[in-house]
Amino acid sequence: MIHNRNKCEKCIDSQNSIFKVLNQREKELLTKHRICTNYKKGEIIFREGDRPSGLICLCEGKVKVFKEGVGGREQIIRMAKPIGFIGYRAMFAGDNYISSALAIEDCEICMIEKEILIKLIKSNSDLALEFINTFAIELGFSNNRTVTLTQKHIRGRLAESLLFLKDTFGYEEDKATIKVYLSREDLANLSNMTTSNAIRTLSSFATEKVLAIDGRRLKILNLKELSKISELG
Amino acid sequence: MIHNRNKCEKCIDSQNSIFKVLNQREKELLTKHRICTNYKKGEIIFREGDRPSGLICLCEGKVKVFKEGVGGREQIIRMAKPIGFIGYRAMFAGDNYISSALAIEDCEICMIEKEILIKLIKSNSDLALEFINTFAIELGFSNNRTVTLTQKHIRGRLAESLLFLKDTFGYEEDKATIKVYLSREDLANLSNMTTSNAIRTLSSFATEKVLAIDGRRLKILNLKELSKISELG
DNA sequence: GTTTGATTATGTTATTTAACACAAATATAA
DNA sequence: TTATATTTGTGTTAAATAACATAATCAAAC
Repeated sequence: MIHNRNKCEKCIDSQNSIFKVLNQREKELLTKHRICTNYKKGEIIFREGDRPSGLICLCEGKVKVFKEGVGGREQIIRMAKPIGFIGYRAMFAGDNYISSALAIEDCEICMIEKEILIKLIKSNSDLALEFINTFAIELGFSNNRTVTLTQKHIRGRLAESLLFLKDTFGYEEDKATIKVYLSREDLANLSNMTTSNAIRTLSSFATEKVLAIDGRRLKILNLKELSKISELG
Repeated sequence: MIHNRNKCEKCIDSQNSIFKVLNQREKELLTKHRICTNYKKGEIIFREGDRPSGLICLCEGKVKVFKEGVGGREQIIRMAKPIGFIGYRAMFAGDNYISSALAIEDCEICMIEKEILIKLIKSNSDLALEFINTFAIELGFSNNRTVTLTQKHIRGRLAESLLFLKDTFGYEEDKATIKVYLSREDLANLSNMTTSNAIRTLSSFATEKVLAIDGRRLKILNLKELSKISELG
């Protein structure tokens, strides 16, 4: 964790940013009250139980957000990419974090003071509605996940996770390789299965020519079939 | 579904209502733009895929919110009691419903026009923050549920559901009987298990003197033990 | 460059839970 | 009431998946 003097621009200024609804003066206020930090791959950004000290915006890198369940078993709740928020639920609920966040690539984050954020939400109703919309979408995602992870069988769960990763992070230039490189263990923790079963199921997808596997590079060879496996459960 | 002329009072005026932050003029606007409806036990309030036409406030009765999963298998996502909202996620996300709602008791609901609600949120930032807070809490609940339902074993899942029902609906006057009467099938669908297994596990809780069962009346005899079963998974 | 630890891979066994079958009890309707 | 459907209860079997064991491969540290 290293504080950074070259502050990121896009968190606040990008067209994809939720803050696009702010005027110049409001954006400047935001810019003044943030701290930018760098995290190395593998570093923890926050831990379950920690107290949120502000809104965390991910400017660069990729993050996994996970919960420790029964017997320390990890369940990945969410994957974050730039530009996006992490840990915002706890901040808005006034809770401590109920999940942990870990940089799966080198990351750059901005932390925005809670008081300033609340002040801006109070003064700009469009920003409030943007946050409401963000929550509504993530809650829908979470509800879907609950049903998927509990009802689909292993193949369906893994297939769905792969499609989710593809939708979230997109493809490499070859338009087939998923643009994120997770360990088999992370894939398992995303899909609610043991590492062994993730490995086995990946192999069978490769045998069936649905995927091509090269270490952690996963290339989708047959998207239609992968979707079918995901849908059938 | 019967429209009701005696409009409910508490949805808007109660101290538990999210609308407590509104002033009198704002409350009147809300009161003018709502439709109150009665539903009989067993009636569907909305279905997965329907288009939300406003914010639904539950004034009276109890509702289960559920999703149809693989092979039509039902997963109960949420239980609602007065005063509370149902289907608000879809409305705020601008989506169609991704879950269905069914009255498990006779119910009275108010429907508030979306345009009026958005107008109020825009003009009253406290209301906006209240909705943000509501979402943040429900998202936390949903994330917890995902981990619970995937990782805990049958006994742990059922024990947790019973504790959840007790926390949500409270006790009868005997301070032990859970104040909601669900079928074994609903208990199963809440806890991600088959009906047979819900029945069997309930019986074993009764044998262990953790519960006393009288039809659908479930009396908690040993709360500490039930919590332990829930925690151990 | 070697050692050490982590990750990936694969086979076997044990456990959990669903699926199925059917009976009894209860609620609902004719 | 009697008939019919629904819910509850219980036993048996089958399927899915975790747990465990062990080896091979790969990456990182010394």
